[in-house]
Amino acid sequence: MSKQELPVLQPLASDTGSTACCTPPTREPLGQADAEELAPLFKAIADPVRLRLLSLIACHEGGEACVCDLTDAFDLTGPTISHHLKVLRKAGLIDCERRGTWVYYWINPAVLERLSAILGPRRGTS
Amino acid sequence: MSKQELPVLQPLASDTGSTACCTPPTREPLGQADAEELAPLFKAIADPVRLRLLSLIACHEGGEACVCDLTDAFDLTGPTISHHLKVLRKAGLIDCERRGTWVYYWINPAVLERLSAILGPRRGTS
DNA sequence: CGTCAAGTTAGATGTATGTCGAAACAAGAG
DNA sequence: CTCTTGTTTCGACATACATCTAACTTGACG
Repeated sequence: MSKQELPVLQPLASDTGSTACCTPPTREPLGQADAEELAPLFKAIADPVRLRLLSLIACHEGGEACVCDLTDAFDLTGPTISHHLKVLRKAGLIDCERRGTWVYYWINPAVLERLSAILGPRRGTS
Repeated sequence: MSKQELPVLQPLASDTGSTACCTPPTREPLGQADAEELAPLFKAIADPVRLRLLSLIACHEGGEACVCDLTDAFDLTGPTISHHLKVLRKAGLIDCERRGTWVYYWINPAVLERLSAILGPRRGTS
């Protein structure tokens, strides 16, 4: 795992006074290992269909939605929707459970919050 | 442009009581236009090299770094780094300016904060 | 001017990814 | 058991992307 969960993509507010090349870093930047672990997560949400899928699930009552809800919202075939859901699931962004006839999906808020924290300044650390 | 800047990917805390298919949404989910506008932004950061580039720039003193700093941090050729920087620049995530011999890059915090806000709960709206 | 160094752009290539239809596969309902 | 609903798998295809080499642009310095 990564040893830091800081907004390493947000600059620290500091004066702009450097005029020379190769100024030193003020914080430890994202390591290669961390970057290669994070990139697939962002890649999972870097798709219009998957963004909408996440949003549709999150905006549903109870925070979960069944696949029929999701499929109807797109002009895509069932298998394609299923593929995108699988991508999101493999990334850990969503989970699912079969309940009777239908399969329900819900958001994993922790993962999304982690990505959010890395991108921007967090006003609280849970 | 998008008319909402809410954490539409985070579920509202609510009871899980739905047992029927096709429950209604509790909020307006991300529209297709918004999703197609956001996806390229996430795609821009969905790469290990670009994530590290952003981090390297953000962590540098003064919030800016010159290309030589960045190139040295990778086992990639100059043109490849330049290509990734261009992707980030086209997405509006960074800006650059030539200052004498070197070109300096800095983060555009607003765009990153916007993405952060969409992914997770924001503790402040400014 | 002429030359050197720093970056960018252009072109080419191999790989990865999104999309899809058809078919196979669960899981309940009657 | 049989039918219905819905999901997953499997190839196949087109597109997009990361990366390289080579050539070009721009500014600094004699």
